[in-house]
Amino acid sequence: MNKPFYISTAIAYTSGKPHIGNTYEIVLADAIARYKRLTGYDVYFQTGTDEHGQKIEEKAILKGVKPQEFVDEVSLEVKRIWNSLNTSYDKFVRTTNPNHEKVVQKIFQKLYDNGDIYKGKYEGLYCVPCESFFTESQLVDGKCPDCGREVTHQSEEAYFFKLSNYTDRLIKYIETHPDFIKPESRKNEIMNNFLKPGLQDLCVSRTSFKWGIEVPFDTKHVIYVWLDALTNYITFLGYEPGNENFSKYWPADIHLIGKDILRFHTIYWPIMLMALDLPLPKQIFGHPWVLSGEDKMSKSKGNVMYADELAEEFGVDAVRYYLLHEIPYANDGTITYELLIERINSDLANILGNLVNRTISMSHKYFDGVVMKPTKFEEIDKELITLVREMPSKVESKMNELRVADALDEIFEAYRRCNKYIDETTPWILAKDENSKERLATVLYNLLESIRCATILLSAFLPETADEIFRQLNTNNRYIDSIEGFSGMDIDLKLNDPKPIFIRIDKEKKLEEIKSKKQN
RNA sequence: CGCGGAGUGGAGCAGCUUGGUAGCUCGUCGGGCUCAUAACCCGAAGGUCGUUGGUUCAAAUCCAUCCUCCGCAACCA
Repeated sequence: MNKPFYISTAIAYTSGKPHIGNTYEIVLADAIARYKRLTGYDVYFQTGTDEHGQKIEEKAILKGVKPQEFVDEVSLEVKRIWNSLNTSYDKFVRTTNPNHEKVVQKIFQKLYDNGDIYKGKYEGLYCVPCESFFTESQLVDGKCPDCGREVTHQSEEAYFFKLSNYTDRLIKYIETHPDFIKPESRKNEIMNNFLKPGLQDLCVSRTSFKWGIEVPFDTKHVIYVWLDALTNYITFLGYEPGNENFSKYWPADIHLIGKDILRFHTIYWPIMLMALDLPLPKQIFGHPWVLSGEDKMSKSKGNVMYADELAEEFGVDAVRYYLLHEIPYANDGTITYELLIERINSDLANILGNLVNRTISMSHKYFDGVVMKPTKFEEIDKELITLVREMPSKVESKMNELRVADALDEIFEAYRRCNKYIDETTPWILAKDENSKERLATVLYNLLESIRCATILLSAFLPETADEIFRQLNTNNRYIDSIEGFSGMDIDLKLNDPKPIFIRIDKEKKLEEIKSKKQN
């Protein structure tokens, strides 16, 4: 029985089409999920859309459609984009799912019955025309940030969650579980800014809009986003105490989220779970953002990039590679067309694509594409073979820390070493001498086998590319355990014809092309 | 004095916890090679590691000050 591994992304808010920055999260989660499957885990990978709230209600009205129709469309769009990057989620959830709504109501009721939720008054600065509350810090020049008009003090009846009851328990938990919030800097932020000063109770219902799940015993209130959205992690697992699927996968191994919603996941969510008497997720990882050049992506700046369009233009795995390899672990990263093209050319086309191409070409040229038995090993082979054998454990330790970029780099280290090995062994010279045939066969075997081994691991990150390499190698031996033996390529196997995997891109030309496309 | 992070050769980053001749990828220049996608391999140039001061035999690495940038600052997902 394989060990279960539950990873989730945050559910995307369905107010509009997600850009490449939002898409980063699902790709990152996908790489982790695929890697875990590769290494023998029973993975459950959940993602989806968050579909309630005032903003959506407003957008729907503006568009002249029902909120449900609006979110149906956007949710489909989100799913399409997730799919466009070849992500292997097991379940795509939606908070408008009737069962989810029912369970959320049950949870609300339970918390109310236990005294964790109470009825109180929400006080704040209210803008009448905009029908919304703001905090002091949200105001612009003391006025409504949306319309610029005066705000007034008002109060409204609302339900509150008693966070303060659980603060000490949460602090203790975080202190005794150093891996609970990652990266470290995020943990400090949460502790110092929120937990240590003490928590205010959380407002968990609204009366100012209707598009949400009704409070079961007081239907003029709808349940506010926290309880509705965060609970997706358990409701879609079949949460209720004793459910088999739920007890198999909960607690989650990783909630992967953007750093901007860390607070909700590291304070509100754990406390809700405590109140429900459930174990907390093992780890919450707040990933950085992907910026477009220097700036945050926004429509008004006109610098938004979309994953599906990039994948169309450059290929799915090129985009995946960029996201997985170029975004730093804890700091915000950058994406531009120039940088993307540079990575495609240097890493994917030159190092990887060309290596596979030249190796398979030589096999065809010298041995008719047949894999020959290696019989004549030399000292110089050791370094390559050792590096390949050690690769899985290096990748494993990087992945355990969620250092995905570094893990990928370990794999490319092997491809790089192969290129060097070709120069060291000069197969084209060996080919000229009939007496060197055995040595040549051995060199080519070592290369093919090294490529096979590295590509097994690569499949977690660039699945399509890995498939294509295996197709050209004509092997189905993709088991990670086969790396150790360094003999996974079958003798007498006939390789398929070489075919370039990544074509080099003419940067100037491509940039021109994109520019003119955008103008149309 | 709100909290946290960042400031390292042209670009992107690592190193800082446990001080000891500054490292990686890309780019540039020179050389090699020709199996391969003008790709590959080798070598070189290029940095007073944001500022100022301190601790030390020795600081990118520890301490202090200042400057610049970014995120967070509670109900905006």
